[in-house]
Parts: sequence; C-alpha cells; structure tokens
Amino acid sequence: MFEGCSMSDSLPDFDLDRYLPYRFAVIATRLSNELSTQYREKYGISIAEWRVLVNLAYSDSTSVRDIEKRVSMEKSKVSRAVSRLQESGYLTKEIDSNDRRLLQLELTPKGAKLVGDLVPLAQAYQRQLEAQLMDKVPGLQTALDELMKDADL
Amino acid sequence: MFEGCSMSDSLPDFDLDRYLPYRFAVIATRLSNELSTQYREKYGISIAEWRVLVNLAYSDSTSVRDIEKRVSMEKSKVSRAVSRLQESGYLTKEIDSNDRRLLQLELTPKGAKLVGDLVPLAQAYQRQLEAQLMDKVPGLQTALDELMKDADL
DNA sequence: TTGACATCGTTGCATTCGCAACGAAATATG
DNA sequence: CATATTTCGTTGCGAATGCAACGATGTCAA
Repeated sequence: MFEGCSMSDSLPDFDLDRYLPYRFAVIATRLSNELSTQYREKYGISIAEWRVLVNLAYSDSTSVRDIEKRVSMEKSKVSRAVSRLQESGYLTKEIDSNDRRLLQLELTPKGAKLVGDLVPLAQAYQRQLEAQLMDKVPGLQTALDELMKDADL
Repeated sequence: MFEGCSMSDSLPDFDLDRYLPYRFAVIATRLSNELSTQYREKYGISIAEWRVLVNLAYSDSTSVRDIEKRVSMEKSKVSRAVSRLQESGYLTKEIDSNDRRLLQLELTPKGAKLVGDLVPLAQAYQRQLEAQLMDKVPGLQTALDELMKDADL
C-alpha cells in the first residue's frame, strides 16, 4: 500500500512491474536476442537484416521507404542493412523506372534460399513461445493488435 | 493460404504480422520513444538513466548488479548511466562496507525530486495506454507475466 | 595459509545507432 | 515554364551499444 514511500521524502506510488513501456522493452530485448543469436552464428545476419529479408519475402514492400514504415525502423538503418545484404549477394537494388527516387529491391535466389533457411528457425521459436503462453496467446495478440493500430501516423 | 509463395521458388508460409519477437520489438520501440522524448527534452534524461532512477526509488536494488538483473540491461550500460547520474548530482556511489566489490547507490534529495517529477509523466502515459487497451489490459498483463517468468535464468 | 576460481564494476574498442544534412528526383505553385 | 517545396535514399558525425578484458575483491578448497 505504501510502497515506495520512505519516512522523510514521499514519492508517488508507482508499480514498475506493471509499467507497460518497461515491460515491453525487457521482453522485446529478450525475445530478439534469443532468436538472433541463433541465426547470427549460423548465417551472420543481424536483426535489421533479418527484418529486411523477411519483408522482401513476405510483403509487397520493395523500396526502403516501404520497409521503413512497415517495420518502424529508421531509414538509415534500413539503408545500411540493404547495402550489406546487397554486398553479400542476397538482394539486388535497382532504380524504379516510374519514380527514379525509389529503389526496387528484390531477393536473389541466394537470398530466397537464405530466407527459406531462416524462417523455420523463427517458426520454431514462435511455437515455443506459444507453448509457453498456452491459452494466453489470443488475449496477447488482440492487445498487440490494438497497440500496433496507429503505428503509421 | 498460399501467401508468400510465388511460382518458381516456394518459400514456407510465414505470417510476419503475428510474429511475436517482431511485434514486441516494434511496440517496445514505439512506447519507449514516445515517453522518453517527453522527459529527454524537459530533464535531459536518457532511457537508461530513467530506469536506474526508478529502480533506486522503487526497489531494493542498490548495486549495479541488482539493477542489471532487475532491468535486464547490460552492466556496462548501467555503469555508465550511473556515472552520468552521479555527475549530475542525482545519486551517490559508495563502496559497500560488507562486500567491497559492490556499490551502494543512493538517490540524493535532488534525485528524489527528479523522480517525483518523472513518475507522474510515466503514470499519465500508462493511463493513456490502458485507456486505449480497455478490457484488453488484464489479458495482456498476464501474458507479459508469463513471458517475464524465466527472465533471470 | 595459500592458490585457484568466481564476482563486481569499469574501461577500451570496434560496431551500431539516431539524427541532421545533403543531392537527386518528383510534385506543387506561381 | 520557372521555381519553391516535398520526398527518397545516402552519408557524416557524435553518441550509445555490446562484448571482452581487466583490476580488485571475495569465496572456496587443498
């Protein structure tokens, strides 16, 4: 009841363990790291690069801007991830002929093969999380839906 | 059904929008930034520093190690945040007399006053999130409880 | 008691990050 | 048309990050 209050100075009550920004930060870091260590070691891919690859494979995003919005990553981060992936031969950059400011990104066969290797790892991890969460999955997902809603304003 | 499958190459089905590590990363970044811009501008405090302050105020953590575990931050990150806060006069560092490897961190009155200013901002943001989530809050929190469980293994 | 081992906090270093500024290209305005 | 404004992707730069190594201290066992 009087948690966080000492004798002389009185701080407002505050429950860090229920505080959502903090909880999300802790869990997000943990989930990202647990998985990314797996594919970093095997394939030398960073988290940013993973996101770019998956977006190219599973969404209509073809430009840096599209990915930036879809994944809410800084465009400089996307740009550098794309460059590294291109140097490694996982994707190609071409200038969009309709709007020459835009890039047309495309997975190479080598890139598609890499995604084919990476996705099963991700799926296995997702299943592991869902097994841990059990019946709490639907409630979690709908809450996440709500929080993702106005992500692109 | 056949999403993510093009004619020649066949990628495994994968739904990025339900993928938990990705969703947590996006939301966590968004929540942290929205709040931290508020107090960065007003008080010049970073996210790492905020977490150290709140832990000192609202938990029994007094050493760098305690905070490191509680908040799952790298110890170097904690160490540097602590140093900055000390330089600004928000906390004091003393060597633990029982175990001289440990630090005894303590908020100064100035630091306690800062926390008293910061926490209402955090609470207002929490209320805003809960208002958006409505009845989805309990389901979310129990799911987060589950995911935080083995955080300290 | 002594020496091997573990723990705590700091620091060096290479990498990554976010932000702002930039050139090129497209669009809007006059 | 001319030119002001906006958009896209890249890059420079200072700050932050993660990781390993380190000195200092504590613990454990021979």
